Amino acid sequence: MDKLDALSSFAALGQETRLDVLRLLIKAGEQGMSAGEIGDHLGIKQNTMSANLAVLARTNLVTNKREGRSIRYYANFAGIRELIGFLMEDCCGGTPEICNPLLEQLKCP
Amino acid sequence: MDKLDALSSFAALGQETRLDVLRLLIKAGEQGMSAGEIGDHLGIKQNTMSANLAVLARTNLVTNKREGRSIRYYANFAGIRELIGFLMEDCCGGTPEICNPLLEQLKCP
DNA sequence: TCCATATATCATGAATTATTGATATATGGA
DNA sequence: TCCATATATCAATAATTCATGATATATGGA
Repeated sequence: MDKLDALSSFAALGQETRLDVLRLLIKAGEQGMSAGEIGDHLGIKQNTMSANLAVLARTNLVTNKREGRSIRYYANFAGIRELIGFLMEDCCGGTPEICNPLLEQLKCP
Repeated sequence: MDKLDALSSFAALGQETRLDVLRLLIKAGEQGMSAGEIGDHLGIKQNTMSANLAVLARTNLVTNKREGRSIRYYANFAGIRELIGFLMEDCCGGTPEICNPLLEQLKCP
């Protein structure tokens, strides 16, 4: 995870459809969703969806895998962690007493 | 933190100068940095810096405070936490067994 | 009040990004 | 091989974003 990776990840998430897609994939968990299912769910035209999935797929936030005629997309939890870690990197170096409680509060109940 | 807040935060971080600024402010911690110091440190022209700081200041990721002739900027750790939380929200609902270890790994050593 | 410093705003042009209709490619099945 | 389905690519336009020179505003001090 270098700065360029982080930049393209953040830029990818700065667009509504793509943010929706990642959240959908996070919710879908390890079973993922096909490109078509994602597009249907969000009501996005086929070629627009394809272009936006391509942007996400160039980041480390999602992975995909062809399955017959479909392509299945998955949230890449390790990649998401790396992105958050990149953002917090300098925090640990400087003020871990602020950062660790911050992560503690994020935990699922 | 609604979706529009998250979108503008991610979009703000999808640009090199602004990502650099936030990381710098995270490193600077609670003492923050003035607009001029930030610009000097990153080698960015005054008006460009001002415009980019304005974009960041419209998000919940930084705060600022006038101090005499300068304006001092600070990382808003609570806002950063909310942004990460927004992204992970559906994860807790769906697959906390993936998400909690993810947050654990992020902790500062 | 006048000046210097710190930051913001305006107007413009360049660059990038987003959407879309049309079409192409890839896969599986008959 | 032919057809249907799933996704990708192309070309064009519209919309947005970016950086910048010039200028304006705000603050503090003499």
